[in-house]
Amino acid sequence: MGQVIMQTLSKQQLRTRETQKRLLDAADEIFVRDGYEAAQLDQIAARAGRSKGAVYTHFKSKEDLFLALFEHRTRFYVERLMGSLRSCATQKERVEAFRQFYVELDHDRTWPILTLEFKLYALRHPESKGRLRRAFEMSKPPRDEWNYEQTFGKLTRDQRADNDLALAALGPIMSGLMLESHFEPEMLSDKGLRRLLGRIFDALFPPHS
Amino acid sequence: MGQVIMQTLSKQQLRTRETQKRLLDAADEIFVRDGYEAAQLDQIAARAGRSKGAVYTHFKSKEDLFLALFEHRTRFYVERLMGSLRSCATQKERVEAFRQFYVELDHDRTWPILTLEFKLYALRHPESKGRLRRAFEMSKPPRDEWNYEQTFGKLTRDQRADNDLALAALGPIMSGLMLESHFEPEMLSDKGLRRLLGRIFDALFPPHS
Amino acid sequence: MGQVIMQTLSKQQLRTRETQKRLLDAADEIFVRDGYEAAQLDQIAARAGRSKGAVYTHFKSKEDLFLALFEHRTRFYVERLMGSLRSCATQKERVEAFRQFYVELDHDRTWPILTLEFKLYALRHPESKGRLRRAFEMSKPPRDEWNYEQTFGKLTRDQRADNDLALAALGPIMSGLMLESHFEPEMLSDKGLRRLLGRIFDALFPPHS
Amino acid sequence: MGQVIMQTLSKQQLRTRETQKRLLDAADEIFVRDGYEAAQLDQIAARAGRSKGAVYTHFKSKEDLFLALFEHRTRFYVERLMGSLRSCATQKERVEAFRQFYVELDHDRTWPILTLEFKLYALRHPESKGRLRRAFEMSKPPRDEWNYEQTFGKLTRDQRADNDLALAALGPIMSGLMLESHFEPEMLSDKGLRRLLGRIFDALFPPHS
DNA sequence: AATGAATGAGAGTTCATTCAT
DNA sequence: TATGAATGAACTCTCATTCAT
Repeated sequence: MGQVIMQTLSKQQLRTRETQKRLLDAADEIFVRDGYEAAQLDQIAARAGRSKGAVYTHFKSKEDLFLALFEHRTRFYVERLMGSLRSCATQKERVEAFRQFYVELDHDRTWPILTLEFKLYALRHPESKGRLRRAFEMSKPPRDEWNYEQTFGKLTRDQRADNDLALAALGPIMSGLMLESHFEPEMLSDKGLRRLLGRIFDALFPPHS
Repeated sequence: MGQVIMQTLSKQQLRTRETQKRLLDAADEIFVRDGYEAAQLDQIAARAGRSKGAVYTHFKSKEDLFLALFEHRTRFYVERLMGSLRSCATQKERVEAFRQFYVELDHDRTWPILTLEFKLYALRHPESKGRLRRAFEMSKPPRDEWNYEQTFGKLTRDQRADNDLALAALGPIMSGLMLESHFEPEMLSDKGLRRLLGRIFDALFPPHS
Repeated sequence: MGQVIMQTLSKQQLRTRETQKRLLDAADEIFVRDGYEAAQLDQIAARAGRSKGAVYTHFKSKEDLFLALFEHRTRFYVERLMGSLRSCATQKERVEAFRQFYVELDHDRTWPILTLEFKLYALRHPESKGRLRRAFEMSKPPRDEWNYEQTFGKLTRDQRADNDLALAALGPIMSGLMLESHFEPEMLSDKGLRRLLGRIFDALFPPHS
Repeated sequence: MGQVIMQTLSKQQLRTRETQKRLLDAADEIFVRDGYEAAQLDQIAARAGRSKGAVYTHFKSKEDLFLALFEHRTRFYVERLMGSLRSCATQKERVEAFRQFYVELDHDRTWPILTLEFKLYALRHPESKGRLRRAFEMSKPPRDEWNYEQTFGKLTRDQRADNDLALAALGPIMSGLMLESHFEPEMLSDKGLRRLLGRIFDALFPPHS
């Protein structure tokens, strides 16, 4: 009988999870395509194969869905990067993996735009500061997860400050460039972008012995 | 009497210009503060000391006001940069002036954000492609206005390609960083930003003999 | 085993009754607090310690719950009054008991408000006239239950008409005053109300020899 | 030219007034017919021959329209009563006019119901207490407007307290009875109501020498 | 040129009701 | 019997746009 109950529960739970996943995926598409304000819950629900009302079973509001999406995606990317770093043996490999991560972001051209959208949203909605701040923190993995020294080498205090600065700058630069690439598709092609990022990366993370 | 008429007309024209200027300034503030979609014509008009209807005397629609604003500001910034370059004697001075231009953008934190807003808008409104494309072109001064060779030195074809790439990337990088600076105010302080931009600038525009 | 089954059934029946009672009590609270339209089945269920769906196991709809509540409470009050009258020996006692009944209503300030709510509902939902009419009839005990003559004395036809009129008016007057007492709490205090009701009662039911 | 301007203004103002009057009248009908919650702005606007949006040009919200309606009607009825009292010479006439006022309320069966609706609303919306309280005060004309002594005669302190109590009770009683009359149309006919009100009035306002 | 009342097409949100479990 | 995810119709409120003045 315990089984029956568990099965019952998990069928419900499965449906719940499925719906949430569909909603988040649909939200991703629509928010990126139209922007937060112009995005219509209607269309998100439709794309998820659910009704408008279903959104409200899982999220408190449009804003809540938007923020939940940000948190979800942030968690995903951070875990991906950290996982990739963990699997590296040498410092050289680690830096290379790190570099790869950014360069490969252009396969998912969605994320940098969504990031812009979130930050513009945050800028304009100080009421939600708390939750947004928490999400931003989440996107910056703590020192020990980085294995800071093993990744970037032994740094003087000044070098370390510069390194942190560069770390904070990389994502935003990526977002800016990704957006621009839509308007300069020849110049900022995949290849162009990669080349550019390479140069910037090298300038920001010079090899320290 | 001809004079009287002319005076009358020019009084009207003055008023027209005055109103347009006020509306553009107000639009700048509000569009940056709230974003295109959330910005309300009402508030723009109010801030300009006019009523909602007045907007429609001078602009065809919300979009028209937005695009006119972009064109106006673009013209302003391009002229400022070109003027500054023209007044330079040596190549060194020219590069330095160019660098100054970007570094000083952070005095007007409004423009990089507005730029982002425009590009996101453009991304999402392919209908208006024509006018937007023209505005983007306007933001890229033609070769001869740059005095290309005198500014960047004699370049090989590859170097020139890299230089053009860097030229296209600078603004977007600036926008990304400026937006981020709102969330990392200590790290991306004015000083931090300038330092960072310096390093990036040097990497993208290495001195060519 | 028959016994076991019976016990099982009656356990279910007990649960059913328990749930219905809880739902009715919760409905009473919420409908009075918020009014029919603004009352939410959600909150009624929650207050009853059940979930929204449970309401539909016991009642056909929101309206059904509302009307069932009215019927239930009407039955309760009529029985209370009739019981109280039955236990009286003399006419004087009967009139006094009758008077007490109304005066004591202000202990349960809920019922007069619910009554208003029902009548306003009835006014606005002629579709449900049939059931509502039946409920109203239920609230007017038949002549023989009143022991009319023993309660009000021997009346001429005109006096009897006046008495019936007064009988019909008492409840509504009570409701109106009870509602008002929320806005004139000092003037229409318990004491004030009782005094007022006393005067009105005496005017409407003058002692007939 | 002053004239031209005045004419211009007043044409606008005329339209404004006209619209407000239409909206208030329509609101009166619909709020009474359906109750506050069930009333639809849609239908109010339609009945006023305006669009939904027009409501919001003149009133901040549904609640605002509702409260404005209450204030407007209250002012109207109080002025009517006061005016009628002012035109009376003797005390007898004054009391008679006062009595008439209540008895005649049943010509406008709308007002007592609206009053109920307002009070139920007030009960349930303590947030709006301030404005509602002010409206209720407005409905109780100050002593000197009543010409208290000339209307009710010279009263001892106790008599005066009773008189005030009766004054506060009259409206609510009226509302209760008017609502009930919809369900007992034969008994609480116009004639029955008038007869009943007469008896209650005499009981509450006994002639003081 | 400027006003602001009016329009009207939605937008997000709510909630009674249904139904698979 | 009871749950709660899902539906979908309906509602209030918003706001770019129009137009008489």
